[in-house]
Amino acid sequence: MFPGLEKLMMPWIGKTMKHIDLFIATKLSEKGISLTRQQVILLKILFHDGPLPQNDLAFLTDRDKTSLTRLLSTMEKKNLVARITSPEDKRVNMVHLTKHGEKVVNETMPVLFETIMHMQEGISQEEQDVVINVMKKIQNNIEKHIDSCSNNN
Amino acid sequence: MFPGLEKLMMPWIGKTMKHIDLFIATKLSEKGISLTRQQVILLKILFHDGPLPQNDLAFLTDRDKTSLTRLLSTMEKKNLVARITSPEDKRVNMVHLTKHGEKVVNETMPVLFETIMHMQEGISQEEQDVVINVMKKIQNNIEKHIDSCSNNN
DNA sequence: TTTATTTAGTTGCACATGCAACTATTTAAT
DNA sequence: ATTAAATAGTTGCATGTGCAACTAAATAAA
Repeated sequence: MFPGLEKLMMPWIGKTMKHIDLFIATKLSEKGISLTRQQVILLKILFHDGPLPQNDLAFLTDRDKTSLTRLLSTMEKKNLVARITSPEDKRVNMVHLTKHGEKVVNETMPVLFETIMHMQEGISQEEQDVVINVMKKIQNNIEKHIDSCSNNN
Repeated sequence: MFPGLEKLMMPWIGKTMKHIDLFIATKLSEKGISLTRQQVILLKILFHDGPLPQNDLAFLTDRDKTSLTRLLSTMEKKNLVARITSPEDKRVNMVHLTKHGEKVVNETMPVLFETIMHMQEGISQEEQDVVINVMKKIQNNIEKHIDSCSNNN
């Protein structure tokens, strides 16, 4: 009746992403680090690009501001980051990496890269480039379609 | 200090997957269908392979049994599926597609495939094959590593 | 200057996910 | 036959995600 979804990319991408998230969390946990992939990415951005408003963090991590609010809340509980209201604009929260957060980043990154290397074993640079390229194309197609729809309404 | 995550596949895959989920939910919603990608996959399996135990569904969709329990609960609320205790083994719930569930599958699949085609525009079969292949490799690497670790402990 | 609008962030609601611990049932072991 | 172990599902708890509606603050418009 319906053609198979099995031959399509999407199911594979979805499944793989779930495994990646779990694998990263597990490998970090083995080293006594309790972080998710999402938290690691945020920590890394803060480490490199200093204190940033939540808005910018949401944009940089391609996340709804709502998600970012809650992601930050869990990280604040763990004392990884701190929200400091900007004096210039009291609406803005500048997000800082705490001392503890910095320490955790330094512990985390080597483990993260080791983990990523494990996952990439036997995958050539050409293959990786194709994957990245296809991902970009999919995102472009989605954006294009959303734009054309909103123009018609 | 740390090499960039930007040149890696993972961030792209994660971001894209999020967009795919949202896009599918949105396109279905435009046609008055309120389903997530995860629910669609489950419906399709039930449509093709008839009533199945929750355990089998969890395996087929590569999901923890916990997730499946809750996924089913939301779908049962919408009257898409029904749990029927197996007479042979009272521990087992056979999951059935309801009449309404069948109707929804038939409405959903054309929209889903149209949506998938939109997302795949300009992506060659070779590129898709590479993506699927890389996903499989990543999963294999992860499994391999998990196995080798549990052997060492 | 007072009002209207925009912007940053939070909260309620709904959904998805996994681990650990639990119940109920079935099967294996003694 | 009674006990022990395995199995199917559910629930508590923690995490991540987005939309709509909200508060508070800053800026634009009247």
